Parts: sequence; C-alpha cells; structure tokens
Amino acid sequence: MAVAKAARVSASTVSRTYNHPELVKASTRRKIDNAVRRLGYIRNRAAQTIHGIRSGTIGLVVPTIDHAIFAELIQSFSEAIDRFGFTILLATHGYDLQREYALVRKMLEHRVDGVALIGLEHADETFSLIERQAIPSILLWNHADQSLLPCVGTNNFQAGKLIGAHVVDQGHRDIALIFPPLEGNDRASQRYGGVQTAIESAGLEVPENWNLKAPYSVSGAKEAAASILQGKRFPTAIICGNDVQAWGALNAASRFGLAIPEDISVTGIGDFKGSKDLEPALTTVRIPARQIGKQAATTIARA
Amino acid sequence: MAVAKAARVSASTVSRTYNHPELVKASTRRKIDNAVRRLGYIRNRAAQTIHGIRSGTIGLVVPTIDHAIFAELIQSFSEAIDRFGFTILLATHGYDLQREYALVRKMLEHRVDGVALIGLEHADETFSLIERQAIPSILLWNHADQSLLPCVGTNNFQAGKLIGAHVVDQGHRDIALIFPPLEGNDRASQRYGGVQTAIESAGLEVPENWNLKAPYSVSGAKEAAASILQGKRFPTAIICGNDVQAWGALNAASRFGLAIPEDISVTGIGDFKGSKDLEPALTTVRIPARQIGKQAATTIARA
DNA sequence: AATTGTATTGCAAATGTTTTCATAAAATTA
DNA sequence: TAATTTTATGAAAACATTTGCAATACAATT
Repeated sequence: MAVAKAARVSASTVSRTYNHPELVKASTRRKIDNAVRRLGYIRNRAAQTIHGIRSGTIGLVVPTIDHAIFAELIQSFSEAIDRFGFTILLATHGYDLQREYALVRKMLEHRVDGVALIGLEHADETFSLIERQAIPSILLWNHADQSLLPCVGTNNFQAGKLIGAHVVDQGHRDIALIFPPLEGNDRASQRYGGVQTAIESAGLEVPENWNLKAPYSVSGAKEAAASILQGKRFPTAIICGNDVQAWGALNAASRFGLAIPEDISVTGIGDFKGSKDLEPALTTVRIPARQIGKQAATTIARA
Repeated sequence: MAVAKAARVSASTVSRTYNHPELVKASTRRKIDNAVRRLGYIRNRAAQTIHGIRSGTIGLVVPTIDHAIFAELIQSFSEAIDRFGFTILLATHGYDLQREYALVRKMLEHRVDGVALIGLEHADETFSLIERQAIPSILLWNHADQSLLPCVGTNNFQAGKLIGAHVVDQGHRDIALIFPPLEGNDRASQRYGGVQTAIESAGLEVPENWNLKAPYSVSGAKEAAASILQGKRFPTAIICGNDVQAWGALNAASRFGLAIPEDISVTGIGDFKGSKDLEPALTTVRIPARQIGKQAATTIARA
C-alpha cells in the first residue's frame, strides 16, 4: 500500500496506527501521519468490510421523501444513527413493495449493518430475505404487538379511531373522508380502518361520494375537498388521512369562504411538522416523528 | 467461496455467471443458480469495490432534510440516480461546514463514485479534498458561473432581486424582512443580498427592527412576524427568505386578522412544494427542485 | 554476561471478488 | 484420423485491509 511504502513501514503497521494506535511507537506514528497527509490517503472501508468488519452503513428504504411526512423521520433517524458512527444508504420505492424488495437486496449487496423500513406490511420475499440473512432490521412509523420484526411507531388504527371518535363526539353527523390510496400503505389503511370503526360504532355511515381517495399532496386533496364542497349538501366535518391532505382540505374550505371550525371542521393525522402552526388551527393527532427516528436508530445500532 | 463449493465449480465461474453469463455453459449456470438460491447468496459489493470497480453509491450531503426544502430535491435526485444504478449515501450537517467536511471524508472512505453538496460555499478543506481525490462532484441548489465545481441550481441573488423588485414595483414603501441565519448558508445570503439590492436601488431602506433573522421553521417565522405586527406601525409587505418562513408570516397575519393581500403582502422564495396551493395565495419565486435533482443526477452519473 | 520480559514491527494468511492466462474438452474442418 | 478452432473452465494474481504469530530490538533483572 502506498502509505506504507512512503513511510517505510509495513501495511500492518499502518493498519495498527488507525486501529490500535497504542501498539505503535510514537515516532513511527508520526512518520505514518506525515505520509498520510502528504499522499492524501483515505482509508478504504470496502476493504475492511470484506473482513467481516461492519460496513458502518444502515439501509433506509422509504416510500418517498418529498411529502414532508417522512422527511422529519429521516432527519432524526439520520442524526441519531450518525452518533453511532453509521451512515445511511437511502432509497425510495414509491409505495411499490416489489421494488422495496429489490432495494433491500441491493442494500444487502452493500453489506449494510441493518435495514430500516417503513410500515409493517412488506412483500413475503422481503421478510424471508431479512430473516435468512439474519440482518438486524426495524420497521418504522407503525406499531403492532404481533409484528414479525421489531418495530417502533404508533398504532395507526388507534390514531384513526381517536380522531374519528373525537369528530363524532363533537356532534358531527355528516362526515366526509379524504384518504390517500390504501394499497401498499398499511399506515393509511389502518387509520382508515380506525376512523371507519369509530364512525360505524356511532351508528353513522359515510356516503359513497364523500368517501374519497386523493393523491398524497396538498393540491390533490384540495381538489377532492373542492369536489365535495361543490355539492349542494355539505358535510360538517372532513376527516383526512394525514395532515398534508388536511391542509389541502383547509385551503379548499378557505376558497369556498367557509369558516373553520364554525362552518366546517377539518381534521388530519399528524405526520406534518408545520401543522401546529396552521391558521386556522388544524385538529390532528400528533405523531412523534423525531422520537420514532431516534428510538429506531438506537435500537438498530445496538443490534 | 461457498457457492462455488456447493456448485462444484471455481469462484471464477461463479463470477462469470454474474458478469458475463454468455461465457458459461447453460447447464453450469443452472447448477450455480441453484446453489445461489439454496444458500441465499448475495454478492458482496465491497469485494468488487476494492478491485476498482465502482461502488455504485453517490454521497449526498445536505444541511438538513426535515424542512421540506430539500426533501423534494433529495427525492428527485434519488429517483434519477437510481435509474443509473446508483444508491445514495446520505448525511446531514446542520449548516456546519466543518461537519460537512468530515462527512465528505467519510463518504470517500466508503469510496462513493461521486459527491453532491448543497450550495456553492464550502470549507476550503472540502474543496481541496474533492480536488485531490479527483472525485466527481456537483453543487446543488445555487448557481454561479464562476463556481469552483460543477453546479446546477438557480441564481439565488437574481431570485431575491426579482422578488424585491416586484414588491417595490407594487408600490410598497414599508417593507419588513424575515430571513434565516445567513452563516453557512449561501442560498439565503444571496437571496438576502438580492432583496436588499432591489430595495436600496429604489431608494428605500429597511428599519433595523423590521429586519429579522428567525429560525428556519414555520413557528419561528410566525413568532418573528408577530413581533413585527405587534408594533403600532405596520409594514405593508413582509419579504421572507423562503416559503417556509413566508408560511409562518402568513399564519401570523391571519392571527392578527389581517387580510392578504389587502392589508399586508407576504412573499416567499419558492423552495416549498405546497406553496402554490396556499390560501391566501403566496407570492413567490418558484425554484424547480425536481429539475435540479434530475439534472444533477444525470450530470454526476455521467461523470 | 546471561536471562527474562516487554515493546515494536513484519510476515503471511485470510477476506470475496474480478481478470488474465493457461488448459482441457468439445466441435469443426481437412 | 489428425489438426485446428472454439468453448468452457480453473488456477493464480491482484485489490486493500486485518490479524495471529513470529521475530527482532531493547531494557531490566539477576
């Protein structure tokens, strides 16, 4: 190796200077340091990794980053994992669980020291892959006691039920729903289930044309809400699957000149950082993204 | 190697099955395939990397992810780079350029095939490191002709000047500014410079107590705006350094019962996806995050 | 001066893969 | 059938590093 040559020592000694400096004489260390600096040498982790030494990376595979939903989570996960000396290998699958499988495979090719995925629902191959490779893993954002793999997150069914019950308790009888597409998204599915459960157990029902699926974006939800508000009959409450869509609905209500919460109530479910500052205020269930990220990082780094 | 043993062939043949399958007999390939499946074998990229074969990773170092500013950029960059077969190694430095240097070093230890950074301003060591290691690099988000390294982004000075001139042209004379801290953030600095230039060249001046720096968050800006609006004299326009802060200012205005844009004008600079759907509408300069990400990915993948 | 102990370093093997070169086997041609 | 070409495979070196073991050097003790 070049540095060893330049410092006139063996490769072993260079290696030791990095990994067990106390075993090498101060003067030798200085020689090596100089050579390192002179040549601009940077250790090659790949070469370490094939020795079975950990790669120092954690694979993080998320559906998407740009909806601000996961951004906060990724940020806190990244910060926390960094403190353990790991770096994140990041990839997005766009709610396609087959792609997720392929991405996890790719992560394993890179010999990540662990994988973190969003949600509890994944392709069977993904589960068996993780199991066979015996790679530390963690599922984020959603929580269930009987999960196959370790998970940290909230119980989204409960969150949905909570918000549904809250709206019903406020006396609303005409309720509309705006949710994202549910396939491949167990978080949304469970929230939806929770909301429906709460509504049904109050003996209510959501009419077909008030039960909408809209794209996971402010504008998508705004359009959906507008289509509801255009009708001659109005709901008195719109329950949205998440804060981004709630924000869209809020904007639509403003556009129609409706006062919140006098004329209409809009609720979200809290995966959105800015929600607490919205005017008019949004009723929402907070989900502690930062805590989830931090806790997850700790769990997987210790594995 | 285990697979070679199990299939009773040499390691060379296994390698060829992956890289030059046409060179190996179909029957042998089948044997190897079976062994691979049976053992759940996954190629070790680290071992390839030490051969000088590319690692298939690009290092992306950003100030932060969770402000939704960069989320869209990261998303599009990630998608685009994925199409070239690369995976992202992601890290955040929290606007600390020394930390950024350390992170870039770490990326180089992992032998990334390229690095992408945010902004044009970086520690000298960072520049010399990139230069010495001759690693393909790209600077995102900001653009300048005389940049030391390749960059794709917008001219933030121009953006600032544009919005400043627009506000002045509308006849505003009492203008307040809310910007994020400028240290280590050349995007914000340049916008600020542009806005100030526009204001000064109209012969105007921003009073000290209307020229605020606030944290890069909705709530931070909301507070700052509130402190301005509490005074007995009001500005007729608030120019914010970015859309997140503009959103905060908007919320503050709503809280004070001010109508937009009749009573007060609020402008942002567009790094925020949902801005176009805000009610009341936000005046802003759009920055094409998706395009920047895509273009950057293409540039660096080709390098 | 001989012995023992300790501190420092190098050697060689190992890691998982790719690649070049050589060789063996099979197929083609004369 | 022999000679030649083609196809398929293996052996060995290379990549950058770590590590166990051996060797050397030096100091301390007897």
